[in-house]
Amino acid sequence: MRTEHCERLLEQKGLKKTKVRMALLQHFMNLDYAQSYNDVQGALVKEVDKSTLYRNLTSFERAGIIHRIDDHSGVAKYAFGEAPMQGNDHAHFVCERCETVYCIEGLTPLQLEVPEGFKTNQVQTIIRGICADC
Amino acid sequence: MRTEHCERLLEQKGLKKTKVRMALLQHFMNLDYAQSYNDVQGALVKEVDKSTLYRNLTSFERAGIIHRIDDHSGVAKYAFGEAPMQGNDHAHFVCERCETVYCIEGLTPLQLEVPEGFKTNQVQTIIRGICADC
DNA sequence: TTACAAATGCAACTTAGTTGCATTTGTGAA
DNA sequence: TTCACAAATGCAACTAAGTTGCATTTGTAA
Repeated sequence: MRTEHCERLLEQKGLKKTKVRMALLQHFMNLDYAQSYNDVQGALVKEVDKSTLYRNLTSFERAGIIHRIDDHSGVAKYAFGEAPMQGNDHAHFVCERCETVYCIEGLTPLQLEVPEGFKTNQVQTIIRGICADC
Repeated sequence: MRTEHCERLLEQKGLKKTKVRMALLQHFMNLDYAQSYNDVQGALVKEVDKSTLYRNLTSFERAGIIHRIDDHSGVAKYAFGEAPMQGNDHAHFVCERCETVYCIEGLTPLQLEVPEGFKTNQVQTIIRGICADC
């Protein structure tokens, strides 16, 4: 079922069904927190080439399967699901103890005042603190 | 006057008064937007060594003279003044046209709900949009 | 004015990510 | 089924940001 779900998703997004992509997709679907290149590489059964993996992360991101998160750690992380956008209330929570990055949904929209002449398109929020597991 | 101001600030923070630091400090004091390593290097009259510049950016940051901003561009930027902290309402505005990063002060504190068991320590906000100059 | 810690400059290194190119693989049509 | 072609993969080489070790220089306080 899970495998078929992945296949359908790839097809639907116009991406070829390859071994790497299937493994990658299954990996992301099983997690509710964000993963760096290294996390993903380490989790895959078979080592996959660096450029291939990076290229697939980018393809998945463009297809809206995963979204990139910058948690200020210096390395990009990715999590399953569409990117937070205007009107899409979504923030990221970074645990200061275990470094895990979670997507937080359903926040009340932010009301931020910006100076005269500035126009807000999007608000990105990173919350730092301690997660439920720590 | 400006020079004396810089000298006083360095002394007050327990940092030796060197040519590089004076130039760096004057540069930051004259700007109301953030600067990357490359921006700073390009603005200095005399090229200064990479490691020296990075080390000084770090010292200034530790001393609270400047603060580091991650605008998700992949390179760290620094702006004059203390870092935003808990209770210090301060966000960063990134212009999507000119890429300039501004510090926005005096925002109303954010009320964010996090899931059960999560504890918020700090909220970092990046606002994307179009700045007054664009 | 000198002594010492701290700052600088240089070179070498690290880490994340990218690019060009040859080879392989998936898919759709014959 | 197999063929054909685009797209995906793997490899190697590269880039860019930032760091580190170490020898030399400089600022400061005695």
